[in-house]
Amino acid sequence: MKIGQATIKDIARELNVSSSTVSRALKDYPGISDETKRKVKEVAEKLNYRPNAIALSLRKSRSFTIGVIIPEVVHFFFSTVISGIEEVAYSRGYNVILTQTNEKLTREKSSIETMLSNQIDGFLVSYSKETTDFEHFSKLLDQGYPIVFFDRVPDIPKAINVMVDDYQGAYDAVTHLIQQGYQRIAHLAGPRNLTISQERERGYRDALTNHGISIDPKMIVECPIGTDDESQKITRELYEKSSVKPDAFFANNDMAAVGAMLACKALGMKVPEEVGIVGFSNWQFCSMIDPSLSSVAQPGFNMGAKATEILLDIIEKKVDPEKINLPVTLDTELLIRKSSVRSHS
Amino acid sequence: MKIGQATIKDIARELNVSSSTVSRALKDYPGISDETKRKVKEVAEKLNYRPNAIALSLRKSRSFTIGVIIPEVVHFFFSTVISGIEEVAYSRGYNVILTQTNEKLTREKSSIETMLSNQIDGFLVSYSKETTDFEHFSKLLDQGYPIVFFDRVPDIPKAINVMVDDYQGAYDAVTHLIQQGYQRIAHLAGPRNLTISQERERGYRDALTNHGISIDPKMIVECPIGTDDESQKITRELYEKSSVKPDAFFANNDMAAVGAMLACKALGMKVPEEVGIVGFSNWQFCSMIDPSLSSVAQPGFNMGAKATEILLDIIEKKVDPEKINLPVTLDTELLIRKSSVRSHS
DNA sequence: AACGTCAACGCAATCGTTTGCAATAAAAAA
DNA sequence: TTTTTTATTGCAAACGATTGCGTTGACGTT
Repeated sequence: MKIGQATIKDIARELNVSSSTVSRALKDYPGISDETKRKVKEVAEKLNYRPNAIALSLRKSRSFTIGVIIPEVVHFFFSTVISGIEEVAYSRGYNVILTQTNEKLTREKSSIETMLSNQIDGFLVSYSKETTDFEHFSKLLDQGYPIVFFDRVPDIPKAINVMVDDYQGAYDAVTHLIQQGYQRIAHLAGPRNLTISQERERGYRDALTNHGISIDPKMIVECPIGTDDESQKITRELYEKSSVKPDAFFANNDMAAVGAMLACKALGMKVPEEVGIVGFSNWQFCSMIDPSLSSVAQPGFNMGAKATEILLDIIEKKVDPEKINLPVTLDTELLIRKSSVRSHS
Repeated sequence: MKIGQATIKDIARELNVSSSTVSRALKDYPGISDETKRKVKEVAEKLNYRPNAIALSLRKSRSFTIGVIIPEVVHFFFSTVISGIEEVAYSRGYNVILTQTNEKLTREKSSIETMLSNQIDGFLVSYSKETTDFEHFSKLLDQGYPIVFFDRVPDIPKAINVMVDDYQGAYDAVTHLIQQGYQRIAHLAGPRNLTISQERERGYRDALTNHGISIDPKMIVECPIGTDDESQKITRELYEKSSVKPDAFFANNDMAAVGAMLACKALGMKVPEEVGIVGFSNWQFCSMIDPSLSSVAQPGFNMGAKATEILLDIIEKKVDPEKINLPVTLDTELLIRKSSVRSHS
């Protein structure tokens, strides 16, 4: 058996025709006799011919591949987004090449470099926590490279951003807590440099204000890392060292929420009777823990799908990037479970 | 600004030399004067030259890209594996192109096709639940394509398999339950066509037998889907319709374990006092649920990393595929949490 | 008989890079 | 001065596919 794939030339040789004829026959071009087409296709089948996508890419300066740059694969939300990306890309005939930055800026940059070398047709990016300067992205945008940002989006010209309505999600969550009768609602905030953290905090603040509750800065604590261990510690300290005694938590993410829940339980407080908790992201485990955790669901799959659709539309020039309504926001959904529902007594 | 990347020809034109000279200068070939090298590199820098990986791939018939085929991205274990794959691939200068099969055989096959078209250097595969015939893989192996299977591995000639020691992991888990004094240990088994399910069941059986406990077929129930809903239903039925009254569960995976736990709680039984539970995979939520779930940890990251290393070694001909000790097994680790530890009364 | 028409196909350039084999010139050896 | 060596560089083919244009021969038309 011959090693290496059969090429158009192999078919041509076998039939004593030129490779141009074979190429055209395979694509059902007019000007090729039906007889020849039949024979070509027959031999192609026999030799198990598969077009060489690399050669095609070179010829067309198009690779039918999009590059995805995300902070971490092992993250429920991001893996959901990837799933959405992969789904749409696959159905439209594109490949997905993936790199994770591990939240490192240098890696973000070098990934972009290799992807550019690989003649990527476009980028799908959620930038790293270290990224505060977006020069490396604006340069690409200026050169006309299609980029769609999702979830973590920059505030730079020409950027196309797809994100969830973090503000509304947070607002809904906090409003729900207020309606359940919780009064002293603390916020476990996320890293301050991320827009999503800022938006969620803004939703928290507005919900309180609009319901006539004043904002206590001591009730807002940052959880930069985002692990449950961290927020456990922070929650404990809040009760032990501070004068504030929250009766509810709205957390920037589910991990932090779980940490708060564990800490409260350890301190002998009952959830949801004494302390209400709402998280953000709706990770899988939300429904599995006890009490089940209320959370703001982010449509990760849809976000990946939507971002990919926009990107491919731009790549294929089906839409004018200038004419897209920006930013594209997707609705969140507040999933109310046990951790935030007081039995009406 | 010129659209499109600068090529070697652009550099050549600028300096009035041939493209061969530029190519050699950039690679520090001998036989090029230092003066020329300097100038070439200078212009390359100025034009922001980036080698065209596609052209290189065509020339060398090597794409420096590996294809990963997995059932689902949104799966803690698999996303961990991907992370390991990506890490090693990146550090060795390879790209990762990713597709998920969504457990569909047709999609598995078509993914292979597109990857072959893209001149992938090698495959990393965990096959779908629908896959029972491995002809499409053996054909590739016969043609000399490098493939490394992980987690879900086939029993076919020439296959290189990387997996966790499922047997030992299951054996350890069940032994632990026995030592905790549980007597009637049920097994929530996985899909029968997967080797991993078979191995885990074998570990379960041997652990019982070796500790003098006879095996009751009614204690072994299959959970083909693997959701917590499914196993909740199955668990309930086990208590209600069957004569067996398990006092412990060893589940094929964590989702099933959680289902069993929820069902038991709903039936008013105390975990771990009355029912002990051990899962498999050590998903993130294990430590977050109440009671925390004991589980057999699979080294997902290591598995991805190891599989990738082997694959790249084969691709780069650093090792002879025939000479690898097979199968490559990675040790599991039993993480004992609250769900399986009886307070010694 | 001379010309035009048209179907069917081949030639050769192209995409960007690498590389074996000349080719050229200058420097060294005879 | 002539020949040989050496240092630099260029030519051109190759990787696989596409495509504008030219070629060929069989027809039909006047």
